[in-house]
Amino acid sequence: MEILDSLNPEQQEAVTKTDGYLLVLAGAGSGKTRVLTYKIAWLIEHKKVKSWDILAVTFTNKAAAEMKDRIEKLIGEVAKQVWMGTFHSFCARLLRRYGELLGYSRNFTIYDADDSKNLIKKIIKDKGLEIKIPPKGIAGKISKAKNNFILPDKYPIYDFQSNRIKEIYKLYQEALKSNNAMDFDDLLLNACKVFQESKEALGRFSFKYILVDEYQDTNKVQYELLKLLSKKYGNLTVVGDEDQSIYGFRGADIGNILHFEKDFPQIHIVRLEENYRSTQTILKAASAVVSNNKFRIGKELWTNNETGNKLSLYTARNANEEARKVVEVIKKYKRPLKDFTVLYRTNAQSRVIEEALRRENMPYIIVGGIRFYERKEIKDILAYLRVLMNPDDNISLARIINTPLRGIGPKTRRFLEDYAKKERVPIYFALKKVNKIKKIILRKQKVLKKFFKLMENHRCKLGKPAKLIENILNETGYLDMLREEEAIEAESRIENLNELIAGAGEYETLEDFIESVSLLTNIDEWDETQTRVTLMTTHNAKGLEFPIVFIAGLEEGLFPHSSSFYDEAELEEERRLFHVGLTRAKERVYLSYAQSRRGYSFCLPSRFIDEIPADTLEMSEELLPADFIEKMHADSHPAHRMGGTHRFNRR
DNA sequence: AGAAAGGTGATTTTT
DNA sequence: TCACCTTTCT
Repeated sequence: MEILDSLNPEQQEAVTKTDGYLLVLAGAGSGKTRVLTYKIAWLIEHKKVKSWDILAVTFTNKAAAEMKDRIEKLIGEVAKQVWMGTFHSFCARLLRRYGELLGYSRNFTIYDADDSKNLIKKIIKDKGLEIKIPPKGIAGKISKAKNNFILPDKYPIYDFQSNRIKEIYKLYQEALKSNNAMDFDDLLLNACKVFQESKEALGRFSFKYILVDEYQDTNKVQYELLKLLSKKYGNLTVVGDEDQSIYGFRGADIGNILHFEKDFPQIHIVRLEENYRSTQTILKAASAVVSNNKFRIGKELWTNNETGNKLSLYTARNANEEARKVVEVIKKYKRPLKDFTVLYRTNAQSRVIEEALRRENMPYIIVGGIRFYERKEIKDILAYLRVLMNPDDNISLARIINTPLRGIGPKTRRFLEDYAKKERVPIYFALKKVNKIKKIILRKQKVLKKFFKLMENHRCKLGKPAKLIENILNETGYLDMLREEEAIEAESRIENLNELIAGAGEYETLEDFIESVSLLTNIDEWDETQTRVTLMTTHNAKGLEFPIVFIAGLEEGLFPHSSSFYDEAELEEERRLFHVGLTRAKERVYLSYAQSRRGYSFCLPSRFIDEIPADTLEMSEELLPADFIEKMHADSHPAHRMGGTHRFNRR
């Protein structure tokens, strides 16, 4: 069969072993995407499986689209009917259909982190609760609980704080429901609930063959979903690499891959250990680093690629100098800019690098950070759309009721809310009854009525999303508001809105548009045909490859991040993250750290640098004299971001 | 009562 | 750099 010809024996085994439970341990650059695409092609072409009987779950929408594309090239149009997407998009589709079983209507809104935060804030304020943890932190704790299948009633209480969180968690879930909204975690959790409660739903979504990419980053709920979905036919292929598990903070459970053998009967395991991406040197360095981890299955990656150059390490005096050095090296190469990526641990680091690139007129693109759809003006307009689709969505309504300014301040809103609560209607419908709310003066009533009428006009006849956005921008005065602003940023906001309209043009219905916008991932917006230097966090780089990779900010406390110092498991995750960074590179790796950064001086180089074998690493020419470094270490007060891990072991 | 202006503190990673 | 809070102005 020609499909198999271009695959190595292990890859062939992973492709042709179609029945039963299969775990493919695929090291970085070992061609796992290739295996998945070919496997789906093999199923359809050779095993005559109907394409709609196959479900493939990927980590990003982009990965799904690409895979679909590649399968189509292999076997043609039939590939179009394979169910492909992220866990979240799959669950959303299921819940549009079966959410009613849980008391949701099909037009429910998907809340992002910002919406969740606002909702929690509102709950705390309304109830006058006292709690020291900021809303974002509470959202994090609730999310963690959800990812571990802990419902509000089961939330453990061990002190005053946790008791409060439990209370807020409960109220939060109730509020979500009355807003007809789900957060990201609910999508997974509720999908599970649907399957547990409805045989019909489970039957309809039990695929004959299920394939999962990036399995090491699944959480308990996703794991449970897979168990439910694969039960009927028992054909499940998961592909993953425990050394690339980097999403523990959002509930990803590395145990899912470490214990896969125990949990699924008669499991078959295939290891892909040949790396097709990197040089021998890069691979050696990366393997040595990650071998310091205890929580791993362990594998030996090897490659037939050439030895290649050593990794370089550059010591900068500060973040600016580090950024300048990065740009200088890129310039020296005289290669297409798309060959380069600069990786960092935190989004905040991008700024200095951006500035340095801009100074040299070098075009760049940032993946992640403040995302397009998270910008204020975009979220405002989306809030209009969401209220039109789902009038129960009070959080979105709160966003727009006085944007642009209509003179509806906190007081008036309070009255509206009180009425809505008393009459048990959504706030949106309280707008219809403003004349019944005596507390609101006549002049304000008029304004509210006007706003309501405007919304209702659109709600009755929802046209195509692009046109709808245009109308809203004009009729609400949002565009005028921006035009009147003197600030330069108003102009870029208008540009962004035009971009939004252009983006919406690709969708026929408002539902489709909102859904895909809500479930977009960072990397989905990245276009690899672009011609610029790519800047992103190491997290976002997963699954990508570049000829030349820079990893900046390799300081103790930053990478590894100080928050991981006290927890061995978290420290190992940082190490895996670094390993992911290294293995993105095909040809060359440049590492750097700064001795001082945003108010911190005497930063120590990352311990991960020490873990790179000496014969694969060289110091960049501008290294400071050794005695200077020694003195610096002796003088330093490591307490600031060292978390007590005193280390003076530099050569 | 609502808007604008001014000051302050905090910044891990993300579906 | 930005989001959030307080103070001051209309």
